[in-house]
Amino acid sequence: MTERRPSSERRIEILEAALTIFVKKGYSEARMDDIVQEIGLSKGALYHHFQSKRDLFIALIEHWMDQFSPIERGGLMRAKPSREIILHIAKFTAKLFKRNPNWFLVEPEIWAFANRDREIKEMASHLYASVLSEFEALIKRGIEYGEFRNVNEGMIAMSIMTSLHGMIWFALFKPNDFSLEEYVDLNMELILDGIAIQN
Amino acid sequence: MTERRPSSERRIEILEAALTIFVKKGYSEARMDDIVQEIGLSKGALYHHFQSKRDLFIALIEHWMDQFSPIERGGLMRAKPSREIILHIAKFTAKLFKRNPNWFLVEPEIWAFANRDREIKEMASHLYASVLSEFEALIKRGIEYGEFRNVNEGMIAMSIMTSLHGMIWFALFKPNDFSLEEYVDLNMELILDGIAIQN
DNA sequence: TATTACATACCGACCAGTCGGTATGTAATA
DNA sequence: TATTACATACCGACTGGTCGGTATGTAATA
Repeated sequence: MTERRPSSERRIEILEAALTIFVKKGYSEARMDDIVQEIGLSKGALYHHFQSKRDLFIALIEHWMDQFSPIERGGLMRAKPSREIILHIAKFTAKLFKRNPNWFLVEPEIWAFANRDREIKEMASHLYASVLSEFEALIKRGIEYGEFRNVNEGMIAMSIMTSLHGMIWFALFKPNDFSLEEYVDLNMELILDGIAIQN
Repeated sequence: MTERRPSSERRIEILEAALTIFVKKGYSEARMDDIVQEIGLSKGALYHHFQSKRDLFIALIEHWMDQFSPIERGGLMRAKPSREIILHIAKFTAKLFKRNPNWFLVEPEIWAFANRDREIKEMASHLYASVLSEFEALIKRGIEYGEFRNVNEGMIAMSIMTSLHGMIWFALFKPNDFSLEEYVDLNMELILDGIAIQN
């Protein structure tokens, strides 16, 4: 028997194993037994903590969303120009990605699932909407402070997000000519210079 | 019994049904019976034309790649500036997308599959490499003709491709604030203006 | 009449989820 | 400080439905 652990800890341990397996094999090909084996636990134990495979996946998404929300922006928001804040977020995201690519590599899996599951689609939509609105606010702020041209902030926000999503493609098909950091930097600068007031 | 058809026609019909089903349910959740039912055929017939589910998926990718290669660039390449050619390709891609989003919505499915299947990964890599090199050539040409700044053409090519991939996210989570065309236009202009020689 | 295009009935591996049970805590009561 | 009572964490053999794939037969076509 494995050592006992409080549910709160064990759940997280399972979620992390699930992330690994879901990324490696994809949701449908992932076996509950694979996940359990990853941490030397039993199937019974897994079903003690999670009701079903889908339930586990939903919990994983929630766990995953938690990882991104506290992208420390507290002190940042004050004095600095929007440009720098956005750049900082982008760099920070790239760093997160480097540290644990799996958090990003599940995304296509979530998309695929969202495509056939209302609840999960709504969860994802919700997350993306909040990310978008955060960028929107930053751009709006930049416009008001005479930093950016009078652009459509919603669309620029989407451009930023799509660029960051490009990292996923990057991780999947690793072009070896250049680095992830270069890619992120260049893309952000293209966007930010593009909407900056010329002088 | 369904009317008989020459294999070449029937194969395509099956591939199109498969595309619909694979997009709707995802590869793993898609049932061979679903595909067959879609066109009122029998399972035996399907297995007469394709050896296995995986084989069908590979054939689908090949069929899918054929849809994109002949993006009529014949006459275009001659006189016009690279900027216009790239814009044209982008607009054309957006048009293709509008006509049949499914061709794009399979992409995440292909990525997911590529992640656990060497052969499919190589197919996809090959396709993306050729798309990238096409854009690269256009940008290089633009640089040589004094149209663009001396940028890293490989990276810009990737930016362009990622932007176009953004359409997929767009289709999945349809933001209703603005149109696909606007999104593509804006993104392309950001990139192209960003690398243009200022004057 | 040989071949191709299809239909139908069937097989069996596979796997999410179940369930009877055990082991380890913990806290109230005697 | 035992003892009882209950709760939580965990085990793993088992099952029932599912679904990719096959075997076999038949009608159309060349």
